[in-house]
Amino acid sequence: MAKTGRPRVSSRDVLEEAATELFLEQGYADTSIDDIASRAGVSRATFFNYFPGKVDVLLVAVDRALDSFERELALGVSLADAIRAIAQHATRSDIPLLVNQADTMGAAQEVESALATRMVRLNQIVGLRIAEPTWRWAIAGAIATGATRWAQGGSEDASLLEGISEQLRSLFRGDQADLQGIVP
Amino acid sequence: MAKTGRPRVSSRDVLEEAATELFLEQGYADTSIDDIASRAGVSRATFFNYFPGKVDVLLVAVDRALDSFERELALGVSLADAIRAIAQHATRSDIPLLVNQADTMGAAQEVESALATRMVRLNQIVGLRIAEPTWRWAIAGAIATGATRWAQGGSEDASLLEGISEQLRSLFRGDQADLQGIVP
DNA sequence: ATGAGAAAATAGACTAAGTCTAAAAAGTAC
DNA sequence: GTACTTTTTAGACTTAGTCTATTTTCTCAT
Repeated sequence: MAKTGRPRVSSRDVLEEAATELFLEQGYADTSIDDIASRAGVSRATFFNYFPGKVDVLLVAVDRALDSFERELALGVSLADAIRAIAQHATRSDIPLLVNQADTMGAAQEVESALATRMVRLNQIVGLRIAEPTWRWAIAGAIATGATRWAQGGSEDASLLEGISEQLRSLFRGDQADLQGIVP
Repeated sequence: MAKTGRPRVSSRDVLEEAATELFLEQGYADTSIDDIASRAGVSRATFFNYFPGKVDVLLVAVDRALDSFERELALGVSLADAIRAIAQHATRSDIPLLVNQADTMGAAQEVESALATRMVRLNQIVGLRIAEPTWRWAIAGAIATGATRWAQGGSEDASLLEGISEQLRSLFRGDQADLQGIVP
């Protein structure tokens, strides 16, 4: 990108890989940023040049998807098309560490909190198209649920797009009949 | 509670009050736990006897409501009745600092993140009654939206219960017509 | 009263996250 | 070689949060 200046000696990928290894070896909590940086052969300060914090290393794929989702919607793409775009772009190999082994790493607490902020962000992004706040949450929930199931499901054949669509369709079926009684 | 042992010299309330004052005076980020403890006339260690962290001071009311909501549902109360219970128990004076002045305090970032984890917890609690994950988010969103509007609204006449009910009803009206096109 | 026990407060050390500033390193353009 | 640009780095600093051990202050039983 930059044609002048000192060339990058490291990259997000190197740091991400080093961090992932260490998280699996020692657990998330027992891995310090110093550990990650030194395994990546880089100084601690450099880590912060690439990631705002430790937990964000685990969420690069999620953040990329959210960024791209927001960009599409800001460009005027319809909600359905924006969902199609991120679903087609998502690779299964992006996700597995986070979803499959977050608890293996003993990262339940921190990662859950970080994921919560992403859920809220997803909700805000959906708000670019859906004005009604309650429907906003419903649709954000459908997307998140579909994506989570897709990521967790070992079956390769189920597509992410289909997973999300299925959740969305369940919002528009007669399921509501069961729920009428909950309005106080 | 304890009939023996050293009596408490402090309380959550004292710490909460001291923290609130300081947050308003200096902003959230510029207030350290040391500051809070010393204004409350108590040691830093004592602060951690009462609160797990700085941000939790702002969320006592929210956490109390969530605890009580979860307790009701665990006891077998219906969703509608549990909502009624927390809505009747909630006092407007519990909330205002957080919702009205969080940005005044420059706490946008941290508080938003903390609120995100509460939203996820609310979703989990709703899951005690609602199996379908997408509907779970929808209902949690309705509750959160209703509560937020109630807390922000200056009008005293609008009840919390009515605010939540209104959001829930909007889930079951014909609004879906506009949304059918979003399923990809 | 007095000593035993229980709960709360505290002192203080410790690890690690995240911020910040200034300087060194390593390239390109000319 | 000099100027300029960008990345990397060193390292100091503040604060959060954890942990252990100690001290305070109460109640109760004898």
